[in-house]
Amino acid sequence: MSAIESTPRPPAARKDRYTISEVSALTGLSAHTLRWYERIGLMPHVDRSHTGQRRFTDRDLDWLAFVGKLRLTGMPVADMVRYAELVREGEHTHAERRALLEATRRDVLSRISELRSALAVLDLKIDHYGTICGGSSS
Amino acid sequence: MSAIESTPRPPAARKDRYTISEVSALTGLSAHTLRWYERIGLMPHVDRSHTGQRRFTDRDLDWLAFVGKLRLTGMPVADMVRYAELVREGEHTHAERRALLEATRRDVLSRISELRSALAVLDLKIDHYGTICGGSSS
DNA sequence: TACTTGCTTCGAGTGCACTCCAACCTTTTA
DNA sequence: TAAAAGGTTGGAGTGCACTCGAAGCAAGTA
Repeated sequence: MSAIESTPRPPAARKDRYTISEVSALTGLSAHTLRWYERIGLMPHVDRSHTGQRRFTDRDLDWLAFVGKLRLTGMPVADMVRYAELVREGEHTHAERRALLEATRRDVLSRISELRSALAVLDLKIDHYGTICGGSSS
Repeated sequence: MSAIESTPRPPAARKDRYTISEVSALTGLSAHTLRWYERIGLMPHVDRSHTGQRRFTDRDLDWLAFVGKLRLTGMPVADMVRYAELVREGEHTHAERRALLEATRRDVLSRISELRSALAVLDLKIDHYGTICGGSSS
């Protein structure tokens, strides 16, 4: 249930073999969602124990933290999957990865300015309720 | 009348009797969506012509512009409907309306800071691709 | 008159991002 | 040994915000 981690776990806490419920607790994502991420190709291949259970690594956790950031940007899951594919394909995809990230960056910037303009309207309205306290239009 | 709209139509263009397709063109919302807004109670009662067709007023357009701003904030439609109900119920709901708007304001502020923190990670990553151009982890 | 455009209604369909279910297996605790 | 806790799978279900389709009526144009 904790928020998606942005700061790296301290080295002492790194143990490199996490069950799905541990990862769920660390990331705030449900076990269902973690399995779903793997199914749709948003996770690199996850290790398994001798009984077939998932064993996530610190690397997986880092990836998940980054994916969490992408998710916060509002990037569609399909685009995140595309990015993950590019990572799997190797170094020759750097240019495309960078382009994807830059497009996302532009989206974030424009979303921020949308929010700011909405905020200005909200403030005006709140101010109106605070001072005039009359009028029925909206 | 409320002055809240993002792009005020010039006074000369105000004619106070708009068909649904005119409103659709002016707001960018589809006719389907406009009817849906009315059905779910997100619009105040809309006038009808003698043949039963909707005739929107400038007031309606102002309301729609405001709703558009609320939508940009990411406010759920159910909350917007609640706000619309409060407006219909009259002046004694000012305090609750204000509270709703203030809660939305807080959400917007925290969304903006989420976006900013995601942006910082994005910038770091883009920088990484720009300078190091190596490494396979993410 | 025939056609086109635009309106009405209700209800069903879409796309996204999960979210949950059912049936089953393995490991740990009492 | 029995029960509880936690894991596996594929596929179905959910909630949101639209989005569209079908059938039908009314006004305007060739």
